Parts: sequence; C-alpha cells; structure tokens
Amino acid sequence: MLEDIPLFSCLDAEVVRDFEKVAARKRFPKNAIVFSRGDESDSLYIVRSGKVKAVIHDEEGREIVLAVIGEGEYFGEMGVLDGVPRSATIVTQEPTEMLVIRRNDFKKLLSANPDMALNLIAVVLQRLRRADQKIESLGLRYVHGRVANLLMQSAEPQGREWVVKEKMTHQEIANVVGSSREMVSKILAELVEAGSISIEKRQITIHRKLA
Amino acid sequence: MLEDIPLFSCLDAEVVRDFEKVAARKRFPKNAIVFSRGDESDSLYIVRSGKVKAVIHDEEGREIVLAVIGEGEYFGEMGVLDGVPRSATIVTQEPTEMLVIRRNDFKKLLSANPDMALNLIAVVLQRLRRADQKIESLGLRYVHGRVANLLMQSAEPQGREWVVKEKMTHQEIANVVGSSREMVSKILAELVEAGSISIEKRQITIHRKLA
DNA sequence: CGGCGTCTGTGAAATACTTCACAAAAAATT
DNA sequence: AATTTTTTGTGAAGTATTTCACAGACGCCG
Repeated sequence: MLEDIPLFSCLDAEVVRDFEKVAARKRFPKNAIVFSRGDESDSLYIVRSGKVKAVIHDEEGREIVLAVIGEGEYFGEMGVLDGVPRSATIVTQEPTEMLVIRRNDFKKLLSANPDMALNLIAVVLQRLRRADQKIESLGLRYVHGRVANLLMQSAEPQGREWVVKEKMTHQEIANVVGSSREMVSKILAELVEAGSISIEKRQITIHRKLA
Repeated sequence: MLEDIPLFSCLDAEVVRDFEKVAARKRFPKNAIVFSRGDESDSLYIVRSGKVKAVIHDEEGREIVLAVIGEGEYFGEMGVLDGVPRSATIVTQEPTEMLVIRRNDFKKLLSANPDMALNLIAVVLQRLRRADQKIESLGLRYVHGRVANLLMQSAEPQGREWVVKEKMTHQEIANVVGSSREMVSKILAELVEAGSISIEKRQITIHRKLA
C-alpha cells in the first residue's frame, strides 16, 4: 500500500497551481496523530516531507501497521472519494509536513479535470495491488517467510543485489508482519548467519533472493 | 475482496446491450483453472453462476486463498485496466458460467461512457477496503482471532444474530486465514462449546459478536 | 439403501512462536 | 565525551500451532 504514482502527474501546470491554492500546509511533530480510526473523512493528505504510518490495534492493544507512507505519497483519498469514515489511524513516525485538501475542493478539481478520474483509477489500482501482495505475504504460515517477503517487497535492486532503503527497527518489522520483536531479531540473525543478507547501521542489503 | 457493487449499475439499458454484444459466454467445470498467475491480462470476467477463488501458493505448495468470487461479481479488471500480468490463479470451486470481455472492447465501452470511470473508482475502492480489512485480520497474531474475524466479515445480520451464507469447509477456512485444517476444527469446536456460534449442515450462525 | 469419497474430531508428539528477563550495543541528546 | 534513551541479542519457560494418524460422520451417486 505504499504509494509512488504521483497523483497529479497528468495535470498541467495551471491545474497544479489551482491545487496548491486550495491546499493548506500543515506540520506535525513526531508521533503525532493526524487522524483516528472512525473519524469523519473530510480531507486528503499529501506528504511533503517526513513519514507517517497507518495503524490499527489488535485486541490486546498491540499495534498492527497497515502501511508506511513517505515523501511524495499521500493518503486519505479513500474516505474523501466514497465518504466512509477513516478505517485506520495515521501517526507520524517523524516530524512531517503535509498538504491538506478538503473534500469539496478535491471533488471540484476532479470534475473540472475528467482525465484525473482515469489517473485516479490507476493510482487506486496500484494500491490494490500492493494490498494484495501484502495479503499474499501475511497468508504465509511462518514468520520467517513473512519477514523475507517484507524485505524483498521493500527492497530496490542495486546491481545484482537489493537494498532496503527504508530503515526499520525490529519492533516495526514485527508490527508489520504480525509477530514479536524477538522473533524478528532471531530471524534476521539467521539470515545474516546464512549469508543471505547483511546489515550495516540498520541498512539491510539482500545478497540472494529471499522467499 | 469479495465484490458486490454491480459494475454497470450506472449504465442505461442500451449500454448494457452493447456490453452483452461484445461479451463471450464461457462455462467451466468444477476445479478448472480459468487463468494462471503470470498469464497475460487480456480479459475481464463476470460470474453469471457458480463460484471461483483467487489463489496463490506458498513455498511448500500450500494453497492461500486471496478471495472468493461469486455470482454477479467479477474479476480480472485490474490487469485489464493497467496491463499488468495476472497476479493470482483463478480456479472454479463449482461449475461456473461467466461472461468474458476482451480488453479492447472494455476500453472502448469505457471511453464511450465517461460516467463509467467514476463508477469504476467506487468499485475498485470497495475492493481496496476489503483488502485492507483482510490485512487487518491477517495481522492478528493468533489464529483464533483471524477465524473470528473471517466469520464476522463473511456474515450477514439476521435479527440480532449473524449468518454466514457462504458454506466453507474447514480446509477452505484454513487456507484463507493461513492456518491448518485441524486448528480450524478445534477453534470452531471451542466457539460452539462457548455458545458463541452454532453450526448446522455447515451453515454457521453467530450468536454474539466475535473478535 | 449401500458404498465411496470427502469432511470432521481429536489426541499425542514435534515444532514455531511468544513472553519475560536482563545484558550489551547503538543511537540520540546534552 | 558523557549521559540517556532506544534498540538489539539471547537464553529459558510457557503457549500456540502444526503435523501425523486414525476413526467416525456426512453427503452424494448409483
């Protein structure tokens, strides 16, 4: 569900200016709640700098991370389009600056630019693909495979290896794959031991294709 | 990811006729493969009668069910819209009759009916919501919670109770929640024991809200 | 009705995972 | 650099889950 298709790539400069005209700039400190599950959906957010995560909580209050949203990506479009309340809580992982566009303004722009609808379909489809990938990964019985999958999915090719740009703590990984911090520690240690990956200053390099 | 928004609800009768004109009717027996992961995406399918499942396989060849698609629902629209190869394999769960529309015909219809694009967004958004729900459910650490969630998600209200219309074998449930058949048997037995649900001829009734 | 194949229930042993506890390492702050 | 905070590594004990094995129930078809 990480997003990287620029939402407005198909728009000409004039429209982009319209866009910035109606958008508000907002800053949040680290660990701030942008909105909570169940809130009314009235705005779309674009991350200008920083990083946020979409989370929910399990019955014991443990955090489950649905997605991490970084610079240039955006979130909150679902509710804005279909009016359903927020289904996840958004928390900043670091100080974050965002553009906020209110529902009505967005809809106005949308109807003024018919092309934008087609673009939106592509954007939402991409999200859906990521979500399906994630379901695929979470369907695996063993944490080992889920961690391997997560690493591959968040890695970018670099020569004949892959590098995970996103630096994550073991706890964060655990929250994504639905496991415990210690288990993740042990699995990563195993992977290093086996020579499959190496870790330097929390930067993971994958030497051979995992999973 | 089960789908229930009619794709063409916004279209007038004339368009629907156009639609049927270009669609082919196809029948498949039980357990037939409609298409496989990795295949080229060139058609959209609408289920007229019967039921199919979207599956992938884990490293040990075990089946992971991503979604079940029933009467009136459709699948394959993602690849048709963005041209990416099939990401899952589709297998019939019973004898199934479908309408098949080729990519070009569909795109022609789409550009002839601007409203349809907006409708498509709504459809894809709904799928995305379901996918997110599923991710939420799979993120749970214990199978017990995942089964409970699945039951609630596939149940429909009936008075002050809920009924799971979809009849599933324990093996099918296990493939969806990423667990073993025996574990599911034991959990269902517990839920019955606790008076939370009752099962009659594979039809599950939920007496009190689970999870 | 009888028989056959599929589905379910259940116990026991093996394995995967969580939780707890605490020490060491690394990163951030002063 | 010193201090504080956060993150990591690792064993041991307990819990959750898988796997295996097999018996019985159920559903379907002749």
